Amino acid sequence: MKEQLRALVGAALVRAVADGALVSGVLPDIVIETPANPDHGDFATTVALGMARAEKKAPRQIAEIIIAHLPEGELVSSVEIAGPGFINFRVRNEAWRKVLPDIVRAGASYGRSDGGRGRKVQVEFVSANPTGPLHIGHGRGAAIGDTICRLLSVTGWDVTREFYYNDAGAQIANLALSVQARCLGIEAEDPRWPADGYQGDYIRDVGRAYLAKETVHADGQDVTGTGDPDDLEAIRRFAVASLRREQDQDLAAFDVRFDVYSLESDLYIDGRVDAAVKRLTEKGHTYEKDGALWLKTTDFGDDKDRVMRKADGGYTYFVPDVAYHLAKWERGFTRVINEQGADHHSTITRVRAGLQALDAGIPQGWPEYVLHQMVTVMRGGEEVKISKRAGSYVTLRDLIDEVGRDATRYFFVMRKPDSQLVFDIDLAKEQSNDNPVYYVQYAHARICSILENAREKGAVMPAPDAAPLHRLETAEEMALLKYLAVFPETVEGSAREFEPHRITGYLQELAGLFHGFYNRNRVLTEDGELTAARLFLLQGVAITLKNALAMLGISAPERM
RNA sequence: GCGCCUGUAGCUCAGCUGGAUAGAGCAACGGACUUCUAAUCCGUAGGUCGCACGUUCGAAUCGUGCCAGGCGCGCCA
Repeated sequence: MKEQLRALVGAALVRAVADGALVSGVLPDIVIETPANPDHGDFATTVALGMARAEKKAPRQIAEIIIAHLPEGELVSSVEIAGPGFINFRVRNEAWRKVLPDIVRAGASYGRSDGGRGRKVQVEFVSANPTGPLHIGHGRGAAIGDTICRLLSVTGWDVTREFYYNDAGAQIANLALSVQARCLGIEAEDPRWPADGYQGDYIRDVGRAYLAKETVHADGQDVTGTGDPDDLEAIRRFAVASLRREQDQDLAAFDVRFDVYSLESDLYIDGRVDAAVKRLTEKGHTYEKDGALWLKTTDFGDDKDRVMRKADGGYTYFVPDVAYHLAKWERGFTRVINEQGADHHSTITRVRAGLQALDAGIPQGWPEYVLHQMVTVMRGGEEVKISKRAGSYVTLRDLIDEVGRDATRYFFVMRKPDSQLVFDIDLAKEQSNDNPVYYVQYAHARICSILENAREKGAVMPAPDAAPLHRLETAEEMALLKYLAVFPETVEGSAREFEPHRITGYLQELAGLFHGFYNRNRVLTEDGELTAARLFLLQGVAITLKNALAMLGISAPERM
């Protein structure tokens, strides 16, 4: 709709220049916007305001010229000049009604578009270390990352979902020591307890299972505990497998799936880490100091250089990260998006600096990042404190079990990633109109219920070509039609900016318009034609609600 | 001290990348169920958009400087 108007205004400008009414020869970008105030029409443009200077004319005068040169058409019903020089358009109701058959014909694919044109994109998200269960922060990352994948997919991208396991660093050694300590019956208060050991109950559980020689299945492999508390390597393998299985189950319960799991340990085994270091050194971006090998990240915008290889010979964490991202690039992903917690934002500069220093033809802004801010959990009006080391924190699993998958996902994506999120457990659990998830799902269920009643009464859903669209004319009906029409561009914007919350906002607005319609317009009436028209409209609303919910990985119940 | 994020109604947050009188939900107050699901709807009230300059026809939005909060600033990951 906006595109059609843009073309119309563009044609008017060209014609005005052709007959000499406009002289500057400067053709501005034509921005068509939707006024906040419906009294200002369906669409508005400010081109006349922008051209005032170059044309040396009053904006309102330019607006007159543009209007005088607008081509005739069936789209626009009225045009007027307002305020300092806005041009306001009103679109014919017939034009709005035409979106409805399109929606019904498109069905599950309404809202899809093809901006991605089948190009490959890889999205890495969650990437939790296998040292504990997934917590609420990972949950936000999982919900945002998964939704971004879905949004990219419906806008035409070929998406690969990837999870990276840091299974090779000091944290894993720490995990193994912690489990070993539990196996040996050492308590956290004991002086023999490992420094910075993980104290959560889950460590105790893993130790118990290891001693009981249980078998865990993770990543397509079985790992069996040997029961030997002195075999640290066996404990490590068992512990990592246990926690990976745990995380896999949590993610499955959240309906989040990955195409590829990458292991940090594999990067060492494959020699990719050494190769990356060698290449960085050959390119002359490193130097030795204080017994360590440094990367000159300051050449690439960092505020200080960073150690790559420690004096003890081990690599710092960002080195395998660089090797990993080089591998992503070599796998052919010219577009990569990393979804992470904002507490790790300092890695961005380092990883990008390392990639630039490799001189591998990787663009400067690659990879892209989506960072989400912290989550605070409220229960009973009080903040639930999180302490990972002490093991007292709300896990993703607890949350899903308590408030349900749909509500959990909805709440996690309801705010833009840049904003800190307050997760109110009591509110998320509430089955009332306070809870936005139920509000939206209820709208869908309500429509399904009406359609069901219609079938029982023998009312017939018209075919898209035969719907009596002209019977849709009340204010509520027109508002719904106009808002349905805007869904595809909402999806595109949401995908482009990595802002899933635009979809929840759209859903709430659409559900609100529907509920408002419902309370003032009866669908099943004695007037067969009117009934058919309204049934057809509701079908379009239900399709759009369901598609939008699907983009968030949330169900659209037919009964509540 | 430096970097990133945030600051909009009592609370939680939108604000479509510079437009018209700044919006929604909740909370408060007042209404609507013999009608397709009241898990709903309608109305009222609520604001120096953190503060100050600047950019211009026009700023919640862009720039600079302050103020406040969060997160980072390891030879931890």
